[in-house]
Amino acid sequence: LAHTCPGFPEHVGRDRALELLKPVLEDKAVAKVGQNLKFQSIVFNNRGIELAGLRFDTMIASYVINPGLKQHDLNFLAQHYLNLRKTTFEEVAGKGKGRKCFSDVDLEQASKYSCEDADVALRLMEVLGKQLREDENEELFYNVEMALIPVLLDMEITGIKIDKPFFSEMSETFSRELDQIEKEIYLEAGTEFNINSPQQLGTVLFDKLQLPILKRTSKTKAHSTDVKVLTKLAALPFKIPKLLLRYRTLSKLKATYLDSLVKLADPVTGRLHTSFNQTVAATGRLSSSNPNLQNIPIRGEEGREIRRGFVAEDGCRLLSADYSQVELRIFAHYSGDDAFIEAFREQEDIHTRTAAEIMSIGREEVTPDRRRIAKAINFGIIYGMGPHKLSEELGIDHETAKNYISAYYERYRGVARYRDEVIGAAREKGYVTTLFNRRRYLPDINHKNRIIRSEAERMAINTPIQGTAADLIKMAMIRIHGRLKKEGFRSRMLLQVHDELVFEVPEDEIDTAPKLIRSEMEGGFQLKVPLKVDMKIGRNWDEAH
DNA sequence: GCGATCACGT
DNA sequence: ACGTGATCGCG
Repeated sequence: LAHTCPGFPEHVGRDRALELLKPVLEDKAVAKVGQNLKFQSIVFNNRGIELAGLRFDTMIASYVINPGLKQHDLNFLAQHYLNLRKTTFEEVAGKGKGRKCFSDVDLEQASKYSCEDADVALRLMEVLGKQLREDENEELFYNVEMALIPVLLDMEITGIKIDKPFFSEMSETFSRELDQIEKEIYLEAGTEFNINSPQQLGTVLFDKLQLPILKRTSKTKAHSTDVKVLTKLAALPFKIPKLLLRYRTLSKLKATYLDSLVKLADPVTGRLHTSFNQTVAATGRLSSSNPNLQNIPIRGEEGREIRRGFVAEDGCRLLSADYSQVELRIFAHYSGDDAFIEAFREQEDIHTRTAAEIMSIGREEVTPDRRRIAKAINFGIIYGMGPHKLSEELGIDHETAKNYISAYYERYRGVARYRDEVIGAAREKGYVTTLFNRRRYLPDINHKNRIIRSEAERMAINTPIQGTAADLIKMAMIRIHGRLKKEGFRSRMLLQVHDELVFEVPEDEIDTAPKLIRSEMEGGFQLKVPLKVDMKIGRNWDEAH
């Protein structure tokens, strides 16, 4: 339809065609079936059309059926489910430098390609739809994943505002300090080299300066120079490890956040528009890219400073609402463990309680350091961590870590039961599920290699927990989005960061919107333990968090 | 273009 | 446990 170059036959033309199609595209009674409908919606949105009646997205159906697959593109799905080899985009448009714009592709080829796309998607619906029914995943597919598409679309289109001058100035400040550190590093090293190259850095540290090699990298067995190694080396009488740590922090923040976010922000509105991907994470979580707004720094002075650059529009505030310890609460629910459940019902500090339980001490004897250990163990257990990893994590010896873990399973009997049950079920069925029946296959659960098998077991323990948390927040997002719209709020959902939602709230809705948000987040589903949401409002994301 | 390393988040 | 991205250095 956009083919305009000379030589193409006369046709109705894009604008006229869209004008004719608009009523159908915007009619929610006309069901739309296709591949990656959020993307299609964005394309139409750019032409002032609001695609409605999203019924069946083949990409998302494939993801619900098997979220562990690496690919959900149409060519793969055609091959996998229909045993059909579809024309690839490359075949019609070429690749690399010679790649044509689709509107320059030969008209005959272009229309055939487009029709094939539509036809394959429709045929896939039959097969995928049947599978969804068989797996009892229709509820999850239609009422969660499909319903989430317009929510994510709105979030992406809205975007979040950043303070560009703030980031640019901060970047300048970082540059000056980096130059300074760079000089000092060269002085200490007695040579100039590329500090950003782990390989060159390794040569300087371990060959030239003869620092001890504490770790080798997993693939190539090169000398590791990561934070942990550098931190240990910082205890030695050399200045260079500390300088490198500082250099790493600053250059990471500058390159990954300050500079790239400024480049990606809309030149007119100053807003950043991420893509929320619904078919990437094997557990059911969302992911975010271009830019990834789910890994904005929060720890460290400079890291937090970056959050101050995420701001609310004039006359608005940012509101952050995050689930307090959702994963541990879901874990408590699954375990059915009385002590665990009681801790949450009584609103106790869960890490303090855990410390008291596994160290057999009174709660008043729990020091900050003991609490820190218990916290790491709580996290370790939901990741299915073994004593090896845990001892490494905490810097304690293997034996002590082992004792803590057995004490944990001893004290929280329900947790041990959950672990055995979920691994047993995975071995038998080949997959695990979340509370809402989201499935993840674990083909290696019966593998003969112990290391590979253990990894699958950790996934079996973690996926129902992480995945249920993902299900819960997705359902809350759908309800909140629906209510904000229906009840005429101007507050808008901007971001989801796994257990946190960020909103932009007009000043006159500060008294009303948070109540709605809290009630939908906390009250959507009753677990054996209450769900708790912490909320804060501020002019920027740091203040709101 | 791609694997490896490193570092940021939940 | 689950992600994304910058950079390097090889092919």
